[in-house]
Amino acid sequence: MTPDRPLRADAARNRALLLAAAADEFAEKGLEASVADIARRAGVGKGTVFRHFPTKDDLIAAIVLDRVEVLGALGTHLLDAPDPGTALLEFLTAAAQQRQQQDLSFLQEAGDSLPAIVESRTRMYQTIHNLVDRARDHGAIRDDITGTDVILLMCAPNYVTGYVPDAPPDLWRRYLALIFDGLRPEGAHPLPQPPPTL
Amino acid sequence: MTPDRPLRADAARNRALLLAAAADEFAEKGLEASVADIARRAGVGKGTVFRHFPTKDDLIAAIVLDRVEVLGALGTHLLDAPDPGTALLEFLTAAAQQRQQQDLSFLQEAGDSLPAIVESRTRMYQTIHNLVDRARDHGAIRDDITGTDVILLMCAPNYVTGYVPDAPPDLWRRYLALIFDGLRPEGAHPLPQPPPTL
DNA sequence: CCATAAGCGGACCGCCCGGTCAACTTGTTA
DNA sequence: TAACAAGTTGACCGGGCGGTCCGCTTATGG
Repeated sequence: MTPDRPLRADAARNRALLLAAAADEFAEKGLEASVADIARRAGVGKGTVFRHFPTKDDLIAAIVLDRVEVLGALGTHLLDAPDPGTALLEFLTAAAQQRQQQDLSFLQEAGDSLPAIVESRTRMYQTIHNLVDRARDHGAIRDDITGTDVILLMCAPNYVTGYVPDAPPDLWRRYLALIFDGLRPEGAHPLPQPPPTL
Repeated sequence: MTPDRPLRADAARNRALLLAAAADEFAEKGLEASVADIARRAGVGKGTVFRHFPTKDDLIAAIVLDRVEVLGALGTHLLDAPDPGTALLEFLTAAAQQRQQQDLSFLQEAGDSLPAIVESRTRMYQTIHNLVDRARDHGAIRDDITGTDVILLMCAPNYVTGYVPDAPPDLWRRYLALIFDGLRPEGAHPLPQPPPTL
């Protein structure tokens, strides 16, 4: 599989150009950004796009894979931080920051078929579970919260600020803090539903 | 404006059929549900759709208006409830329930041009502000939370459960409870950003 | 019950999209 | 530097979309 002879120099450059242009274009126009526009933005012909990525979905998958890997690496690194509570908060902060700079959340579901993505994402999810377990053991968050809970809530701060036109760029911090307060042991009320699994 | 001669009986029936079919179709397929499919589902010709709603956006606007009105009426009613804290929670529960039954959140931005919608929505937002003020005065939620905060957080429970495949239908209640715990006075930490305005 | 206008339907239009392809250009390697 | 494979390009294709239009049907009021 993937004999992977190295790309020609110009081809490699074009591929990188394309990935960046596509990310920008998707961030600006959403899922319906057209392949033609992406090609124009990257300064290449439309045919070149399809040479590198057989379908539009493949292009999306490549972008998603990049981002998941970055986040996963950060999470792994934070597993060694001294304070488990702040480590978790830092991870959530970084995730929100990544999304604030470029909101590509609507691309997530695209890569569910590509094994490389589900694998990388699974690894990242496992890391989050570890971060959460550490924080819980340390008493930084309440007992009835699971890693899955945190995975789900992770994206909420950016989501809610999306409804504010011309929101200050750091507004998501307000809602991350608010939600994180809900995760703390103090003042916790019993939850009406069991946690889900992914 | 709108001389509004009453609709012929069959036309009124078709209009209602169309609205229901469109809501179902959008809920199933998202924004890109086609007008042709909506017409088929309602059992009418495509031309009939455009007779009632000059553009697809007008159709969307009509749906959105309906839902906003329903929610606004409920909020107004809850202003008279005895306990302000549970009144607010009940409102949030109802909003989440509406969205759980049929997620049409992606249609929201469509009606921003239609004055009737922004007016109705503004009224509903004002009601939420009143509900929140009452709850805050009563000590049910922390001092640094505004009505706008609640408006933004309102949709988060459904949003986060959207990431769970085959989620139990009441899972949103878990996250509503969790977020609501973050709004409570107990264990509140200072928030890093001022509240936004809409 | 009939005349009439309100309502209906679906073929049709132009547009834009994702994807293909064959002619052309260019990096690579011996 | 020559020869070839790798890469590029944009015209082109089929299809689906929102929206139009006009001949037909039908509810309605006198």
